[in-house]
Amino acid sequence: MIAEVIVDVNSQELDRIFDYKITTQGVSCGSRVIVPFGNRKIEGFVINIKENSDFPSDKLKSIIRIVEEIPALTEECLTLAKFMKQKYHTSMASILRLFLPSEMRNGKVRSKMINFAVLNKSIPLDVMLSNIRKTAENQKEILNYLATIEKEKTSVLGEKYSYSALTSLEKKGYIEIVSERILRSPYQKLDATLNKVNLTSEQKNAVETVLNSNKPTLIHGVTGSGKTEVYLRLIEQTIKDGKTAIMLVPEIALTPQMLSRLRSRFNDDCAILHSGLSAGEKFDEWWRLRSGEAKIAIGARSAIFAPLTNVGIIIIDEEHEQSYESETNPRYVTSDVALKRAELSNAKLVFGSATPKIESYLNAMEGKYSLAVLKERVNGKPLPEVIIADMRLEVRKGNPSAFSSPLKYELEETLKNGNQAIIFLNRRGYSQKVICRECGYVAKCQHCEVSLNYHKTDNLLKCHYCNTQYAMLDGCPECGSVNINYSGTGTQKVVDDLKALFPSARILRMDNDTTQNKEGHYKILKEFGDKNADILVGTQMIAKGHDFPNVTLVGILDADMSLYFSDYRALERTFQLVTQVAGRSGRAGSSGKVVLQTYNPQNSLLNYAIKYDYEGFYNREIMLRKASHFPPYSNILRIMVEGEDEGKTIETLKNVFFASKDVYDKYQKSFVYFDRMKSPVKRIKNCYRYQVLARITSNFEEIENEFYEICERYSTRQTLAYLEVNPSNMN
DNA sequence: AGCACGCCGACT
DNA sequence: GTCGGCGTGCTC
Repeated sequence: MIAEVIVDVNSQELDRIFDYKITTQGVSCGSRVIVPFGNRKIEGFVINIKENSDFPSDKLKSIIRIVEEIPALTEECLTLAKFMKQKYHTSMASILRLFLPSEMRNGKVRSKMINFAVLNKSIPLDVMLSNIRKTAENQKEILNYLATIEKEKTSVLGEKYSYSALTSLEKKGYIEIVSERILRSPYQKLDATLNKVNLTSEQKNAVETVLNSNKPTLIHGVTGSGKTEVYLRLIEQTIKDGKTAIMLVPEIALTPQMLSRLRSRFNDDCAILHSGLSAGEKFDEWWRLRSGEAKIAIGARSAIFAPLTNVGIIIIDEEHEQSYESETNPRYVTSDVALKRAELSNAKLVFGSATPKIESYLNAMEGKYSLAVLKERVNGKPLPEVIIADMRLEVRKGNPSAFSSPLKYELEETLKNGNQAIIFLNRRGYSQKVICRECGYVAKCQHCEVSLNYHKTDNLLKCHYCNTQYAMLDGCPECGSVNINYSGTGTQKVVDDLKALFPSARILRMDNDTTQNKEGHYKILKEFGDKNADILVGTQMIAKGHDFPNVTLVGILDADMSLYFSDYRALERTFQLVTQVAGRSGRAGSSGKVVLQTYNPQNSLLNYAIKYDYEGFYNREIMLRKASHFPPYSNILRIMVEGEDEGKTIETLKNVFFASKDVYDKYQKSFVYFDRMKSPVKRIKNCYRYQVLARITSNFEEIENEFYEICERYSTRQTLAYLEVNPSNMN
């Protein structure tokens, strides 16, 4: 027999099937195997088994051994992988890697085995006892003890009696030492079991909609409307029906509270796939799912690849989150994969959000998805009042600070009443730029074409693209002037300014810099939740998850910031952000307030946001997208060309451009835009970046495939060309 | 991707 | 004379 093997090496050139003879037992479809490859031995995946090979049989080599007894990949996984290969044109090896915890590759982690002693039941106990010398008390006691229980760890017996007694008993054949896989459990002890709450009629209706629908369902529920409870009911029902479930949440929402909530409802039935687990824990959780021991997989986007069979439901919570789109190598979109996986196993698919993606809502409007709406907050509290602060007025009044007078006033009130406030600013560091006032010099990164951000806390200049750190300037390196200006406020400066304004307030900061260590997020959120601080200043990451009952004020310092990005999704993102951040205020206690600072108070987007009018926003946005030929009424294709050598990169860009120009000529009517240029960030991590950008309204698949082929054809060892479809990051 | 093979410069 | 630079080619 012959096995078709994909070698676990991520390279365009090796992205094909290699045939190997099967001469060992246990090789089946989906098995991971060790194979001889050139003059080395590497891991591979068996993706098919056949009778004969077209490859000359004298050159065929044999599989050395299998890695695990049970095939790591199921039939369904392989089908899903083949679908992704087709759709995303990436190497099969890089796709298959998604299906296992990375730590499992190259034998880095194995099952943790523990030895147990078991009594040999074929010999009567009294026979054994009588055959043991009188003086060997330990051996007798071990036998007597084992007779009362099924098995015991050798480590326990060895400690209590003696290891030599154990070995002599084993030699006599009276006991057997067996190895068993034991699990490294990532769970802390369980919280008290949560009482099931009664569902509101809206929640009941949402559950019914999902169960009765043969299409995916979009649950559009305002913040605090109890979507999670709906998910839990759905999972419960699925398990009752003898099926399994996958629940995806944004990485940031995988908090201990969230997990204990699931654990208290489903106990050992659920397994957590989470980057915060240790390698061993991840491995064990994965195997619990693979072996059928656990039936519910919960995790960030990669949990869509959970090794489950018979999946009955897939839930994608906060479906609008950008983290559901992979930004590296296999650039998959989680919803694409989920749709396929749901189709393969005939599972229900649920998307949930307070601010659905425009594309998703359009699908619901067009009847491709069912729609369930949750309008009421479970606690009955109204959404917070939004106050718009006109920053142009502040400037005119001569207020140069980052805080408008309404925000200052509300902050004072909040602190006076002993409540908490959240201040949101989507920019970390102290200042965004360091500029010489004399000659205009701007400090830039040596490896990237971007200006450096000043971080006052460690008095360093940092590149936010490659993380290189530089010593702070003593003076301008160009003209020697010491007259240095900081422009663009970041979270660190906000904290400083707040300290000056409210000297007695306790302030916490949460951004990429303060959450570097493991569980950093959780620690800060817990600090704040425990009322050990009055004000929390942070970026994006404070916008989601977490209920802080004592927060009565949310300040959004610069609601315009993301409005001016050249990205077609900027408006949508801003709307989502404002809504999410505002949702942090007044969740349980007294109704809250939101102060939204803007230089564009008349902007219609903000007016929808302050009224929490998603439909209004959607109707306007979808009209704009249609009129201007942007997704979902077109697709944006971007071919990125990257390389360290600028000349060679431009050379490859030229090849790519002329080849795609032929495609453009062929399908001219489908294109609403086509050009080549430098990327907005011209260089990142020493790589020059050029691009071909196109927007097309028809013949999408044909053009996409031709573009993929162009990338493959013109990529070289020094210059990489790859295609992005509707990229969410246009740097 | 790795690793061997192979062909030219500069060095104990 | 040799050591080692990295261009080229191959892996069932």
